[in-house]
Amino acid sequence: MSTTTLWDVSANNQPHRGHPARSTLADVARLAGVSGSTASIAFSGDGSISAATREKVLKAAAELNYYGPDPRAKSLRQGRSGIVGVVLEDRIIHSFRDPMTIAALDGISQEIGEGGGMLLLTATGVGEPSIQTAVFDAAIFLGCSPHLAGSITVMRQRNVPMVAIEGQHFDGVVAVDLDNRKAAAVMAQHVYDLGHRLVATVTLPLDARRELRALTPADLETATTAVSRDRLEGARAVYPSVTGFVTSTSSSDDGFAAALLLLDVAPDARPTAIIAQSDLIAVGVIRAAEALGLLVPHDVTVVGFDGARIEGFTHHDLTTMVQPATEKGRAAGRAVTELLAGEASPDVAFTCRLHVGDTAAPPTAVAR
Amino acid sequence: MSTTTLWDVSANNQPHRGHPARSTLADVARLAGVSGSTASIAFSGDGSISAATREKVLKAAAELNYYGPDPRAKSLRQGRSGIVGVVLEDRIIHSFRDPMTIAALDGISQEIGEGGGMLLLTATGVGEPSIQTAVFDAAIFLGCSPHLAGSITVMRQRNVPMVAIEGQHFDGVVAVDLDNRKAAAVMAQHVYDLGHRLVATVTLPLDARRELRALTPADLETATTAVSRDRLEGARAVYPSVTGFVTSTSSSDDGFAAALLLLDVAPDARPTAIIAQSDLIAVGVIRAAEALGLLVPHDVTVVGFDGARIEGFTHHDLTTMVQPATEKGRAAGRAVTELLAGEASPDVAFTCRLHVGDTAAPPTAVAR
DNA sequence: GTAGACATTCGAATCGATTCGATTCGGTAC
DNA sequence: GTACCGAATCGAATCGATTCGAATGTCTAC
Repeated sequence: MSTTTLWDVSANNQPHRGHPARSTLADVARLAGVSGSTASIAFSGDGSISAATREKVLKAAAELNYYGPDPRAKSLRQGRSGIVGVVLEDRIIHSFRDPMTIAALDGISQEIGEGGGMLLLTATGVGEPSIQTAVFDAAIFLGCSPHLAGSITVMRQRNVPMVAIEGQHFDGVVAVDLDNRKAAAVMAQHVYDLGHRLVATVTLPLDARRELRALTPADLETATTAVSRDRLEGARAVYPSVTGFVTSTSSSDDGFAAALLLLDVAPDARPTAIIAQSDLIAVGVIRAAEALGLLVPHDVTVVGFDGARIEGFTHHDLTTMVQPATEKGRAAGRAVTELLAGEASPDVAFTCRLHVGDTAAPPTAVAR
Repeated sequence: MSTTTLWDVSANNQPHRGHPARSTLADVARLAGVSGSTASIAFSGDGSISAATREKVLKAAAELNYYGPDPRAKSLRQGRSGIVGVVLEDRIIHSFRDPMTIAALDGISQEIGEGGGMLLLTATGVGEPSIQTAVFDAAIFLGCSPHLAGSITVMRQRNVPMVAIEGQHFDGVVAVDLDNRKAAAVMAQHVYDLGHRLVATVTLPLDARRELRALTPADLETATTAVSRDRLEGARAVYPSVTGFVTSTSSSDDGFAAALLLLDVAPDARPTAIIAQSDLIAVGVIRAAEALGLLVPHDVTVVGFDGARIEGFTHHDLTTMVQPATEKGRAAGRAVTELLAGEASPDVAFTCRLHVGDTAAPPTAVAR
């Protein structure tokens, strides 16, 4: 029935495979001549115990090569494993390549790790069933789509606290939000105010399809990825009919490819500004522009989103919306901590800040 | 006693906090009118059961909002949690910034994730105790130092299979190695063969200290990070007295800073080649050279290590030793899978390949 | 001398499932 | 009609600890 042969339990059934039989707390207690409860206290430290007894227990433990309670049993009894699940939308490698995800993960690990918690990474999609079999105390969804509805039901039933960073809002899931829509509108307005009228956009993936393709009007309807949809809506608030491309992932390669298609056209059809939905994409766009012999911002204005510090991109100061990415992660981590402590935790909303760099300028009057 | 108040269990003791009491498999069995064992089979699927009975159980489960067995209890009984611990040397954020670590993680997750396993990230250091309380079936050490000896003892006693990628060799820990020493020597020889006699190196961190500093002869003795030590030894095999700088982390910023110190000197004291221990560092070195008005490779040869594809570094083709980073991760993942299946798994050794790019050339005869 | 307070220690129940050996039962073969 | 077989189901033990209430022992106070 189960397709996951890798974790087949049968291999585990052999009583002992050459190794000396593992000793348990009960063995230790027996050797030390105390009850199991006392031995437990000797290790956990909560409950009163005389120094002599503890000594005796620890000595017995050393003798039996017993190094402390089995985490599995402990977690069953206590209902706590110290593990926080982080659910990523993408395949793990994609997430790792996105500086914003990394920053959020870092923020999470700062808060969680400090308290001795650990991070369990999971991705939705192929391995989705695993999320239901996972031993974790709380879950953080990182930019996840509605796919999750089922899993969320399960976790809710298990009383597993949940936090969603920039995802769809679900009942009983603490939201850590970013004002993507508004920020994208602010940025678009900035470009508009500079005088640009013919602009294009390069968006992040809008749904599960992972391929670079032209943005179609239908995309807004069918979009499942909240972040990209919101940013696109923000841009459309200023440029209602903006078109462009949808990337397969937030990368400068995709930005490069998209920009080649957008910019390698007759000068009077060429957009005077490109609004990229991420800094990584923006960098690719700039690189493509320069490869085509265009100057940024003289010939084309390029703006990004995120405020990522991009390794190796130093000759420009990108105009972008700076978001508090690490802070988002920390907020999620704190929320989890609070929820696990039995406290309520309010939703949090973060805002972006416009950073005016040197990649946006008024359009140059060409033959138009 | 325990300092980890965050995961305090007390908050969990409240019987039910507004939520309806969680139902268990026993409740389901009772409602369905079957025994617990039968109900278990209805979910797990191994064991024979009539379709009618299964149906009855699933219906009862639905009625009680029971969504499947509690992973904690399951893992206790089966002795398997489906979790593979990945132990990182550094703070998590540092690891995330290193493309080689990311690649290895990706490789691991490819192999592990495919079988339904999950990745639990931990770092040594502050949270070290946690490694002993962690619920995992196997552990992968990613470039870890001898700090771990204690933890390894514990895991060994628990029969937790272990794999170390490029770490110190421990008994009973499968090694996935890279020929760092030899590859570094090959690279140094390449530089030597080009005619360079005055060279400097910029190394990765050699021990727990995380600061940019001058490389001293004592460093080789006290080095605890195997990778950096091996690469340094490789370079010394060709240039026995090579000096230079030790970075705080693999980053182009540190490479930049180190290179400024190395290159901003009188031309006849300036090294004609710089051997960087990572591509990230090499990129920083090249950037610094160019900032000083030096041409690469005309004025200074720069070589790296790793074969990382660096975002935004396109105007040069770095001469470097290419390592199969993702493949290392996959090998580790496979090893874990085999070990968990009860099979033996041999050590694996990977080799690097010299990639000759355009950043290394014979030295130009200056006034020397 | 005895009651009460306090610190230790113990026994047994519990966490929530899985699993193994035994049992039941309908059906087939002779 | 009896013997036997396989499929379905059940009961009870088990995984390895934690925890709570009860029992024991010690010391102080009056």
